[in-house]
Amino acid sequence: MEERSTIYEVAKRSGVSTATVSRVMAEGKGFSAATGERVRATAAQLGWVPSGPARGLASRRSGIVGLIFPDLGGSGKAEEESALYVDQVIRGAERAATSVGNAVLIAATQSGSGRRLAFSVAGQVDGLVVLARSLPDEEIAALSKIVPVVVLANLQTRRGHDYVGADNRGGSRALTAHLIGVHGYADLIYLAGPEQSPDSDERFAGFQDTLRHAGQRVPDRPEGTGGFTEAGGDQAVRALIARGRRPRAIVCGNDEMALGALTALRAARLRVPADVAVTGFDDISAGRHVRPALTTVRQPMRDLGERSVRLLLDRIADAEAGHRSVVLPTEMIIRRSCGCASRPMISRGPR
Amino acid sequence: MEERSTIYEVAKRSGVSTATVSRVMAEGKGFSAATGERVRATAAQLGWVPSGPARGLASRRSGIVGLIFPDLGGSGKAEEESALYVDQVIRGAERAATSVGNAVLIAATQSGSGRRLAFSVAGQVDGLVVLARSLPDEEIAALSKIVPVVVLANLQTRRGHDYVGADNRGGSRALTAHLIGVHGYADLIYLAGPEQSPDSDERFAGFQDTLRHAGQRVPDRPEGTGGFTEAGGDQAVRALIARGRRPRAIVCGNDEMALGALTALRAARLRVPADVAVTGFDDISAGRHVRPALTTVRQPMRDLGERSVRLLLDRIADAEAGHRSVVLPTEMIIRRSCGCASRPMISRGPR
DNA sequence: TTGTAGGCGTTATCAT
DNA sequence: ATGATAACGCCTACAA
Repeated sequence: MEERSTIYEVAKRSGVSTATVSRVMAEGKGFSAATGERVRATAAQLGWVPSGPARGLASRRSGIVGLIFPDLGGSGKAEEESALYVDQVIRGAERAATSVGNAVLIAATQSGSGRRLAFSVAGQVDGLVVLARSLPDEEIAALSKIVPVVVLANLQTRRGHDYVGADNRGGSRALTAHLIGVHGYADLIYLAGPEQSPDSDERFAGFQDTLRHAGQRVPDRPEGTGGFTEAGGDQAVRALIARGRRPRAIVCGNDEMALGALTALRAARLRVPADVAVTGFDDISAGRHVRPALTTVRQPMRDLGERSVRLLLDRIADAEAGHRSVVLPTEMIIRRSCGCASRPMISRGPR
Repeated sequence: MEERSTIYEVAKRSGVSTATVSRVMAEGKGFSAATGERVRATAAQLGWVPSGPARGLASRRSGIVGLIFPDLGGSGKAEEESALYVDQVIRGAERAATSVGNAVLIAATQSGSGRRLAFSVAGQVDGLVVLARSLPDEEIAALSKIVPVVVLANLQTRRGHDYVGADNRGGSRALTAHLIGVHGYADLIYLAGPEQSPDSDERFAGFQDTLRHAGQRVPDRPEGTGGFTEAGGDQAVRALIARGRRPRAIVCGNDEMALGALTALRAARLRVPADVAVTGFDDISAGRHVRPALTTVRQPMRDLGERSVRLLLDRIADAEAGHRSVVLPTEMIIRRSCGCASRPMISRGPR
């Protein structure tokens, strides 16, 4: 790595002006095939690529979109799993961006220092996708004064922004309806995720919807909390059992907690689904391998990432357009833990 | 989002020069506390953040490191799992970068268009971490003429570059030794991953090492191939059985293939580990939940990401230093699928 | 199809 | 502790 060469050098050696080099590198039109070839050749020979910063400065467009997500927990096992969701979103975002020649800058907000990070990122990108729970609403509002912002999976922050999310409520509704309608269960309980999780809240709302519709007693709060982790689900269910509670079905806010629930129930010598049915949410791969296999709801995590970037790109292209909301459907995946005995089935959620 | 304001505006409103504003935003020294406060306030009020591109241009440092990884497969289930590895690396890289105020730009090379992508990314970052299988060696060489490059998990491309990888060979060696030494198995086979996978090759080499050392017959090629996917492992083992082959133990190149192998063996009414032992590699979460639980080797994927970014940052800071190699240890995780009956145990790999 | 030249918003150097 | 002012490397009208 010598001193990095510049467009001037490439221009000189190619016997053209910098403008022409610029045109060639932009892959636009406005130059003869021969010229293009020649320029590309000397560029390759010199090992030159246009400087992103210089380009960005001159064109007011960096070609980079940012993705901000919460850094769940510190390190260790637990995190690795509950992070699955975010990873898929990242991949989706990457794909959507790359397909149109953009790149993705990722940043996890550690609790606390999130603000600084977010604003430093804001200066480098053309727009931002902000995942739920990564920043408080005020900060998101402040950010959106600086760059275009798409809010992802955070229904509550939806208004005044472009929004992309999954139909958590509908999926939860369908799942609960299956438990009640097909299996005839009564006495279901919902096991919630972390405090401020919009996803968990929505799923609980769907749960309530269906109970109400079925004429069952509707709890106004979840009966337990497992922080979206396997250990949390385990503990919550143990606690439940310890205080003599033994519901017919446990609707877990996500799959990890459901796995934990399975463990706790086994430890208590309760059989699933014969004594207690269990369901999850997300469809992580472990749910397919555990016994009984987990009935759950799948949300299109990768699509969420893709759609949010696309929406963002649209927004960048047209700052004046009205705000848009995209809600992606979820699908119920029936396996054994709900009480079904047949082979796996898939059914689309409502909407 | 009005017209984005500039440093000039902030300077004027704060009654200072742009130089001072710059100093304040760089969080350096050289200004009074009062001035700093005042500048920060007007910046916040104006909703101004320094332009990344302008900054990068002036300082020749974007504060962004790039991570290039292969885009395994198209879409669909299979990919989601084998991608786990990459996701962890991404998280590790993100963490290491963020902790020192840098950001991470990610880019997946689709087969073919990889070159263009990589070079466009190269222009925007201070350095690049290149994962195995994302680019052919020549391109990596070319890239490294443009920006500092750290090669990740690709032993073969190691020379002439900074390198970070895991001790796959040692882990595989330890695992195979366990199978032979503790369980006394003979007639082991190795199930390989994708063609050009350095990881799979290294693991096979470790497998060979131990067989040789134990005086068993040493195959010069893996006896099957499963492309690192669950379906691939399933098929490979079915094929094996179909042609009358029934080894005592199947050492799989990764966990996904091991899961597939389990399925195939069950379908053939062979019991694991009684009839055939099975091992994996990576320690994905599904391996803990499947029955029998998977004996495997864990490689510190997140650490790989962290270390490679740190190495890269060092390299950026000192372009002249000699090349460094970092090999991270792996650890064997003993569960049931190898034939052990006791509770899970962990043992460090060699080195 | 190609060239000329001003400007993009910072940082860094040199003064003060 | 603060200012003035060249770079920084490219893009993009505007011309030719």
